[in-house]
Amino acid sequence: MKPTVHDIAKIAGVSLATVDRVLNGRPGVRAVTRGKVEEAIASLGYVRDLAAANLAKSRTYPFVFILPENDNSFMIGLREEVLAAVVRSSTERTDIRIVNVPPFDPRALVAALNELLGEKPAGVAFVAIDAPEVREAAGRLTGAGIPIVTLVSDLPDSTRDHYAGIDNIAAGRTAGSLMGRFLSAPSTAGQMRCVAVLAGSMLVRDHRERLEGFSAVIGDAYPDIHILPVLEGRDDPVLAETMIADALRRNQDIAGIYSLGAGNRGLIRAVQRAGIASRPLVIAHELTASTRAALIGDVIDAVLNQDAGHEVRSAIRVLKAKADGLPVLAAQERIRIDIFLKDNLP
Amino acid sequence: MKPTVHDIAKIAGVSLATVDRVLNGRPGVRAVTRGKVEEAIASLGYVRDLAAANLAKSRTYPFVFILPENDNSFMIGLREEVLAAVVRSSTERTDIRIVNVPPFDPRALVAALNELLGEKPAGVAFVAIDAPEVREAAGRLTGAGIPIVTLVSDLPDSTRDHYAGIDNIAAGRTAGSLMGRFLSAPSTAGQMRCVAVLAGSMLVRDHRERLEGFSAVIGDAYPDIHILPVLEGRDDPVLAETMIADALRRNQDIAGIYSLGAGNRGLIRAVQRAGIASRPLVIAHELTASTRAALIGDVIDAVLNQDAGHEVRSAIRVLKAKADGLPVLAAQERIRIDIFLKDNLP
DNA sequence: CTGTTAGCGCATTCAA
DNA sequence: TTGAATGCGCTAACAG
Repeated sequence: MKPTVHDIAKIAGVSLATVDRVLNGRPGVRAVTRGKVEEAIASLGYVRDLAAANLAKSRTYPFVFILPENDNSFMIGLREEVLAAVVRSSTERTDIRIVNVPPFDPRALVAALNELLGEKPAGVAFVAIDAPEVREAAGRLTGAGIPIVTLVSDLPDSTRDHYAGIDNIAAGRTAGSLMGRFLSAPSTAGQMRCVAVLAGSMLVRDHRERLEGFSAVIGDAYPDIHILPVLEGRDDPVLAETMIADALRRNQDIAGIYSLGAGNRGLIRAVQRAGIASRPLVIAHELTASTRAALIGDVIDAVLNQDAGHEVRSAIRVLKAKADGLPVLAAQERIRIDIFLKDNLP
Repeated sequence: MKPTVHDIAKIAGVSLATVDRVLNGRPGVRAVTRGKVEEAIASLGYVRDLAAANLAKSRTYPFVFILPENDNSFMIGLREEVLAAVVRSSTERTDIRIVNVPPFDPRALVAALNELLGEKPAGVAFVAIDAPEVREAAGRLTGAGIPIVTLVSDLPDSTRDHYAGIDNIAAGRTAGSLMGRFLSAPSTAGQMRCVAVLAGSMLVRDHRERLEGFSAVIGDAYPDIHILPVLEGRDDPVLAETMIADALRRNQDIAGIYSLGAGNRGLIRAVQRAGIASRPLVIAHELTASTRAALIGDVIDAVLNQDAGHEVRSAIRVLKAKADGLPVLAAQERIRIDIFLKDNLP
């Protein structure tokens, strides 16, 4: 039989209430009594039954997810995953609230974060924007004992407890390797090939990091590939379409396109309509309805993906663990860089 | 406030015990009373608190994992993950026991399965062998109301409740696509390239399926690639090494190797020692210490992987859900085909 | 400072 | 066929 608080109380010769006090680090216990209790706890190898404790406290975990009001498929999918978690709330003892903020707006994010300082939720998850004032706001929250995890986009050098997202530099490197190998040198060597890069904005950290990884690999391992100046499509399908269409028109020998942001609907349309003899090799991010269709329809060659469902579930598990001061299963919480070809689509 | 059994009892005008009886489908309740209670349950939208129920029952989930005594790295890793779950048992209310069986031995597996018929665990997970007698044994277990999930290797057309593993046909197709693209046609077209396939045994379903997927893609999309007769290395590093070494010696123009089973240590040694000007392209399965090193050391080009930790945790979650008659979160339980290049190594 | 007591939501004897 | 009472392991008033 697993030892219980009663066993501790018996062995230490104290009451349940006292045991509870030392277990939960509450004041009002003499050092000696505390010692006796702790000794009993150690000797018994006691581990508290979290379920029972939560039942007694009728505890729920009030969590807040701050999401940007972005209308690209990935963000919509992410939001849906959070909503799915809201549905599961009753069985998971969570109480999840979504706070919306305008996208790419550090001040709005900071305001939302500050707001929570008074509310004191059991944890906060948010899509970070890499700015000093956000870092400070995050610091205030953790300073107030509120666990925070960054979602999808990280906030390095901050006090965040955890990052639920992929390693974007590695993602960029992976894209670079795939691009390099798929474009493997024709025997007519010495000839440079051009690759276009479509990003949302170089102000966003994920995009910068992906480009960094991509460029590094291409530069190191595939010197015969030339990366054209980055096109910033602001994650907007319409803008992306015109930019890619323009690029393909101006530069007939574009051999590949790496789309490291959103707005892929536009990219796909542009490639389809370009009417080039051999279409360029396309690698994009995030598996959505349109990238999936493009993969199947041979318009995109590979899609790198982060599993939004995994990210949300992971964020919740981590926030719970942090709220309870429990350790986290690192392997379970690692967000993979999924590589999808048309052959291994889920 | 979430409705509780007390609320139901009050509204239905009966006692807690009666509510409990109808909630758990136990006999000894008149049809009319049962009706009243069910009405109250529905009207309140009651959902039982599993944690509280388990506390009251001091319930644990006795699960059995049947694992083959295989000494390849993957199986060793799988076993370690089960052991890690055993460690977590106390906090997860599980009580996991490992049963060992000799590998590739249907009769031993059947015997182990039959054994459990008397023990009546709350669930069984096992690495299936695709044989009629195993199917029958599985049928007896599910017939006795014991949930079962197959692990790593499936048992199609059986009564198993769930399969915690990858789609091996898709894995083979993915390998085929990567092979085809990485080996993309040199401009000196019309020239056939040869690819060797190293398997463990064609008697094992996973291996057959991987080969099937691989061959299908190569045949359809890369007609200039010729697949050499399959080498069966019995998942044995030593045997694998001599077979690959032989093949490379006999057939100087082997452009690629697909290793769809285990024993990759041998394969790696053979490739390293072959001393060929340009080494063949190598795609292997399962990320282990040796394949990881080979990936980093540019001896292997890509590794397809199934996450053993995920498989084990998923199996446990599913068994719990089935034991409680609860639904499963399909997206969470889907085991991915991970593709690792040296760039996205975890 | 410490102990007693009454629940949290549910399951389960034992009586009636 | 039904109900009252007790307890699972833990927490939290409220007394002392």
